[in-house]
Amino acid sequence: MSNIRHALNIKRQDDFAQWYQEVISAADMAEESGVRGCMVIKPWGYGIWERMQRLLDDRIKAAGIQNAYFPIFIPLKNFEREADHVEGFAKEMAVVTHHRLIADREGGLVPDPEAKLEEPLVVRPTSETIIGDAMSRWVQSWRDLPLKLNQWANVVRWEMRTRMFLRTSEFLWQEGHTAHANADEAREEAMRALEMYRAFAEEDVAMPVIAGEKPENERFPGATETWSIEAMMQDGKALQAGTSHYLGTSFADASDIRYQDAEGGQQLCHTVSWGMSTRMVGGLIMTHGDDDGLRVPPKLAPHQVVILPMLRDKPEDAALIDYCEQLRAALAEKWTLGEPIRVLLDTRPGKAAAKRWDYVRKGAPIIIEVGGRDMDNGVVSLLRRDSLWNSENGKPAFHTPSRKEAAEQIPAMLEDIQSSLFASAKDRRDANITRGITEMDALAEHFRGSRYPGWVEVEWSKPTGESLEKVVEQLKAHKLTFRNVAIDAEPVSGTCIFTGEPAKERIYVARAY
RNA sequence: CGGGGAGUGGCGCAGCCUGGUAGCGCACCUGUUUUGGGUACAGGGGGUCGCAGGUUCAAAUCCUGUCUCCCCGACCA
Repeated sequence: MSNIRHALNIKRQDDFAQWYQEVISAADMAEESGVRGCMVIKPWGYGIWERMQRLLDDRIKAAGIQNAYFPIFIPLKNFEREADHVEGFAKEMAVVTHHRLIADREGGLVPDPEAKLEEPLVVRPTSETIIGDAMSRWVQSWRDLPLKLNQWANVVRWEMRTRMFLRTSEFLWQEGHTAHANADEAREEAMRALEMYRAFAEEDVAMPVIAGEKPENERFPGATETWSIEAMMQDGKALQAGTSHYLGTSFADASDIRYQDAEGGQQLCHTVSWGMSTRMVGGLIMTHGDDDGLRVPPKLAPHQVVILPMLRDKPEDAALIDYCEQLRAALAEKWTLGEPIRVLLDTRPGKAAAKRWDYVRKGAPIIIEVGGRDMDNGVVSLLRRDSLWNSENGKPAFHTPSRKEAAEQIPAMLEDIQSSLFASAKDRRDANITRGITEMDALAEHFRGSRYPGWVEVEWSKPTGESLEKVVEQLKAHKLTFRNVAIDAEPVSGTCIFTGEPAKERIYVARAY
């Protein structure tokens, strides 16, 4: 409704890029650090990341993978071993060359020429090489396999163009690394990781994704095969939200990860790696955010329920706080979505209405305001962040269950918010995938003519090498990219939209982040 | 890294062309009045005008350099 006064000043449809930044600052998630491409993640944003870590880490552990930690610095030589890998990352590497500073003539500090490192260290952009180094020591026999490791860490890639959460020079992630006896087992592991990401994205982040294989030109540097989960943002662009790679034996060869098989022969391991990063937080924003700020799915919300007593700086406040505290305590004992409810009673001084809008912008799933009259009537005033407005009067849609009813209903309500956020994102995604385009001209026209083109699934002949490069160039002319080939895609029936040859598979084409 | 735009109290901006050492709205603090809901009145605090040089009697304003951010492009999770 046009008379709704939204909590943000910028609407998604007016300027999506600016809206994105506005959500980050209005929801108090992160801010600029003054260091190029690096951000300060504030408690609400970091709290969401911690929830992501927790839920994904549980899945990782359940899959029998062990956490470990490897150094942030990688010896340059170590990094040089895999040629494609080097070529892919060399141009965005931070390098450490000195270990000491000395005062210069102007009273500043400069690297001490005397303290130059004999061999420079690179700041890890990813850890295949250094973990491979460890694996080569840890794997001796076929009995040591499979070796399954994961680490939570920060990595640095010197990006040309950065955007908070989506692409920062330093970012936080998890990287899984496994070594296997043969290709089939390794591929299987890569697929397991992919499925783990799909489940995490859809069940925890409430973000529908397409799990599939990346075309050759989009592979991770050094990988034999790369899979991804791809999510559609509210502007119709695609976001790669997690990747899984079958690395063949190239890294094992480079790091000398070998094992002695049952027959006594030496074999190279087949390795796998997979990662999910703070970029997922950006995906969360662009999937669930609205014109009032962020909407956090209950599974990821640092606080799922926020209780705001309407304090008046008077003696009666004590009774009101007590009334609220009883609700808080009752909720804290209940479980939803497999965990105890996370509830915050916010008794800081300040107007409840002002605080309400803070939590609306932050996207707390349920906001409860309690005033003196609520207390007298034994009720509370409850807002669901996923259905904030009363469309008839353009005002916040307060529900007023009794305090007892609220405590009883909230666990199911949180489950409902979790699933309704997923459902609406999925409906939007499905409604914006176009199929049946068979001509390149029509494809170009589809993206040229529409303000919201979404994704197109086309049939193609999966060219490789130079012929693939030609196709990529064609797409680039329209700012389009290949996303992936869904693992559960329908069989093909026609000819390739790019080459005219018989089609081999269906691939998604979209603008992308 | 190329093209464009921008950096002035927490946020959003004006001032810069025509140099004379800062102003507005919101937020914040205090008081009053109120108060079932983002919206009262009055007073008040807070800014080396991104940073470094230069020109000048004098620089937020002019010049040079540099850092950071935003948009587009190339590159990438």
